[in-house]
Amino acid sequence: MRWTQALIPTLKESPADAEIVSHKLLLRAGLIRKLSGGLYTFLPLGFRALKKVERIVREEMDRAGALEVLMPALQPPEIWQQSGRYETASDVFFKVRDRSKKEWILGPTHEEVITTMVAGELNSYRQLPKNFYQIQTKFRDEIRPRFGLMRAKEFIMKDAYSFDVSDDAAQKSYQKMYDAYTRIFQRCGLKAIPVEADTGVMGGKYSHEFMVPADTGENEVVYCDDCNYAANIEKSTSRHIMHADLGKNDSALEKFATPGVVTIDALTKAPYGVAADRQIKTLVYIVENKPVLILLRGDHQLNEAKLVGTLGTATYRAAEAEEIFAALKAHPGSLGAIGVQGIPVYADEVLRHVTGMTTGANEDGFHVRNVSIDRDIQVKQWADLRLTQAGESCSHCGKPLKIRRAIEVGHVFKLGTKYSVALGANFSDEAQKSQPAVMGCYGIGVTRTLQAIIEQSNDKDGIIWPLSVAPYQVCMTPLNVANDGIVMKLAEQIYSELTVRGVDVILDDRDERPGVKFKDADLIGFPIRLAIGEKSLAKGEVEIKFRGGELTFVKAEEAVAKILELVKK
RNA sequence: CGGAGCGUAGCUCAGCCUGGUAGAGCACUUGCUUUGGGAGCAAGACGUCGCAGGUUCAAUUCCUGUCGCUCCGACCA
Repeated sequence: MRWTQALIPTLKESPADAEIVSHKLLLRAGLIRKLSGGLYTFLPLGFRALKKVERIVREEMDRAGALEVLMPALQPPEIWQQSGRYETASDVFFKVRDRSKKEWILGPTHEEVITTMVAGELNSYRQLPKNFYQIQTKFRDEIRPRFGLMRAKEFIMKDAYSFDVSDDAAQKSYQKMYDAYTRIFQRCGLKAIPVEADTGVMGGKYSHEFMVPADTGENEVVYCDDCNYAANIEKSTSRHIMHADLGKNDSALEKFATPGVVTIDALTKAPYGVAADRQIKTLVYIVENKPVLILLRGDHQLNEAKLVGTLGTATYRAAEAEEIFAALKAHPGSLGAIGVQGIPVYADEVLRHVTGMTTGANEDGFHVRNVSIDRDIQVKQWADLRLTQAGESCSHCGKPLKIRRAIEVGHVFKLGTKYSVALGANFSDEAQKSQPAVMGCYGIGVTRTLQAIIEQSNDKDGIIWPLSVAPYQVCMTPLNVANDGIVMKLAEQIYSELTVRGVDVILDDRDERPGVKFKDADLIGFPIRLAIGEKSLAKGEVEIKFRGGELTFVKAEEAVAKILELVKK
């Protein structure tokens, strides 16, 4: 490609609506342009990089034995009603109506479609296992699209769905995808780490997310350097050894006045001096229209993902002030679970057997000390409910846990039979018995992966593309483009030789000053730059430079061979 | 949806408080000079000041509404 024939609108300044470095660079390097919030056009250079990521994904999926298909983006709502997700997933739907006012859904994901297809086409255990995938645009009415391609209303996803005869077989399919994902991200030049994950609205029981560490990521990953434990904070656990540390306190309950004290923090101060980890925090939630109490240690936070798992429903919300008063006859800040009747109490594991705690008295302006939870509070269910905090002990090896932010680029799930049962994806086993297929589903955010690569690989001058996904691998920079000049003659000759040999090369034939060309090449981040200028050419040499690396000089006649060698690596 | 901020030239922004002539830099066009890390000079072109209503002799500026965008929270590849 000749630069003058391409469209590469680089920007010197960052557009005002880009916040994070990868978004700024996508715009500045002329890879994408915004149409509207969460909707982007891929310009020629951005589209080339995207296609390269897609190609890697496709090659690895094929290699793992998955079969590529293409499903409709437009879906009938009936299959969502059948799977039971029409209500639970409706917040993310973009809905459209046809001329007869019938409603359709722009697909946010395709479990329902693929399972419907499989229900019709796969009948025997002899046909399993099967894994189908597609690379396609998904539509999600995100609450808040942001950071360019990171969270968009419309994005390209690779989604795959496996069908197996048994849990054991499904586990093998899962492992294949897990391994394929590891290779995909490696080939994209990404450091992506698999972490244990919550299954969320997708349903299912077992899952890993592939996370790219980045301060701008929207997820938090809890990890242990010593034993390699890593999990999404929503899923993560830590050791809970509270009661053993504290000794026993059998003293009788004692109510005391705490006028104006409505926060954990205020109670830690004089004259009360109750450490946060000796307080019991009482939260009131409305779960399926009924109040529920949740008890946590004072210095802990509720992990709502775990709450959903414990309650077995996602229909919950924090209670309003009036609802709290109606239930407990006190306001937030003075709440407690002692003697509470008729309201189920869920308590965090950390509080098991604790004594000598302080909690609200359900009377504004009063707290109660010497609380022994086993003696004084009727707990309906103990569960791991708290958000893991950095420094807590790893539940596997006991070493301190760390937390860091990350971008989720892939997610693999074991789904079980939820969808196959609901949508009739059954097969006959050897005994001619009808069985639901055991499913797995596997997603990669292709457009997000592209941006994650940039987020992870850049410097002050711009993007640093890995060779595998760069829009062009080689950028030729002749410093004088006069047609009859020695520089351009050589450039044309090398360019045509490289092109003939299939090298992915762009020739910067613009009549610009060298500084402009170098700045643009660095900004876009072509991995290899071949500069041809009179200075070096006087010594019969051209210049090869890796993005971010050292300048090296090569004899002009060896340039093609050298580039071919570098590109092959 | 709750909270915060911003809409003026293709881009980055000033002007608005204190109403009266639409501005800078970059980009663009032409010419000359320059030519190894975002050149200089000169000339030029480019605006429904987001939209609607109100106040006023007069609104980019004040008021109301509305739409859009960005950030923080819930959602997720």
